[in-house]
Amino acid sequence: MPRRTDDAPRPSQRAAVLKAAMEVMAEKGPEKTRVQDIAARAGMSAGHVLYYFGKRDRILVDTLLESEADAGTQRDRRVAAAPSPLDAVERLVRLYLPSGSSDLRWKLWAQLVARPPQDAETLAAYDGVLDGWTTALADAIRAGVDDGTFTCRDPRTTAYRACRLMDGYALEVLLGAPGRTRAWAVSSVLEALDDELATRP
Amino acid sequence: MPRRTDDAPRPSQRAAVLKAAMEVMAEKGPEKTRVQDIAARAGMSAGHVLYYFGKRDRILVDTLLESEADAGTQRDRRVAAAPSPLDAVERLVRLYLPSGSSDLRWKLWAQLVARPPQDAETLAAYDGVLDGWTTALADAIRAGVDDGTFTCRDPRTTAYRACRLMDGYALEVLLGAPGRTRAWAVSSVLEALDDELATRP
DNA sequence: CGAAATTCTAGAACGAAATTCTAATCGCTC
DNA sequence: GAGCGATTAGAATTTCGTTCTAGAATTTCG
Repeated sequence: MPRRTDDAPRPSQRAAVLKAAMEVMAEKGPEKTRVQDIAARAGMSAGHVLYYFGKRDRILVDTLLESEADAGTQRDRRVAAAPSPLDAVERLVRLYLPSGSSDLRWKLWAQLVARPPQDAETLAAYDGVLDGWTTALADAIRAGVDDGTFTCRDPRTTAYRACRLMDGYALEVLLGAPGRTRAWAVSSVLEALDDELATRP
Repeated sequence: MPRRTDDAPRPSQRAAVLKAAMEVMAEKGPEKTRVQDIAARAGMSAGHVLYYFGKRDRILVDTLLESEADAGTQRDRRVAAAPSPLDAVERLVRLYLPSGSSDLRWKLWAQLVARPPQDAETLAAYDGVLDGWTTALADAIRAGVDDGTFTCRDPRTTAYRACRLMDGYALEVLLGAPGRTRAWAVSSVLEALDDELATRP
């Protein structure tokens, strides 16, 4: 019984499973989603889903990566269409932060931080995702500096820190304490960035 | 069969379980720790452990709270002994950040963010813990401002943001990508705080 | 003091889920 | 059209958390 580990001959069945996984997880949350649920949604058996992915965790990782790829595309599109660097930064913040305490992308991150896969390949993929956001934000900041809108000595570092700051706020939103809403996080982060980047007399 | 939900008549058996839990979890990580393991360490049956805690998640929460209580005590002691505000801040950063990718306190947080208990009591406890750190850091910053060491308009806000920034760095350390070590996190955060607080001509 | 109620405790039983195994079935190639 | 690897469903296995059962210990209070 061949159990595939590489993904060379993947017949897009894989993609179908991922789609199903994304749907179900969006509905009931990744932590409550059983392999069975995904299989049912994709119209196949649970054993068969595992035939493709090997273990449940792999489905989570791949779903996160897919979900981040989507988010990245959206991000690049929306940022490119921003009328100003200030707008671009604002859009980035809004796109980065979770939509609420049950945001799929962030809940997936939470799952994977709780049970981190240690293989180099996955870690590298994570790194790429994170880097995409940092770079996008750094570019926007740089544009604002050239523009005169912002003041910033080292856009890359500032962007990296801003992403970490957003991670922290995202955590709070995920935790779901009263008052720690998306709106609160967005405005807190924007305020912090304003303090950091504002050109003051 | 009475199943206790309140904790009024807890005969310190509870404390013994928590101690066992902390030990085992420190050894193999909270996510790999079975109720059975904790019971074995505490010299009792698995069913009996659940008799006290109701569900495994509760053990995690209580272990985290215990672990944070310890950390809080340590924190207040070490900060009180700091020779200067600058030192106090530095100590706080070192104490807050994870000791590595398998830091128990942080791994417990990761577990609980992945599967957040929604009862108000637990959320309130979390809030208290977080507030302890923010307050400690704010106090240190304030002392530094009075001192002339730091410049800061709003110490409380700065402290809060610094905690969120540290959360973000902590996440990276937990994820365990190469290079994202505790040492890296500590120096990155200290640098960020220096940029934020430094009194410049 | 002693009986009734309550609390503890171990261990078996149960249930839910992931993972693995078994046996077909399909879609090719030669 | 026989053969062979890739797919597939579904059953069996395993691992755990949780619940249940039956006593033992302890406390309460008449």
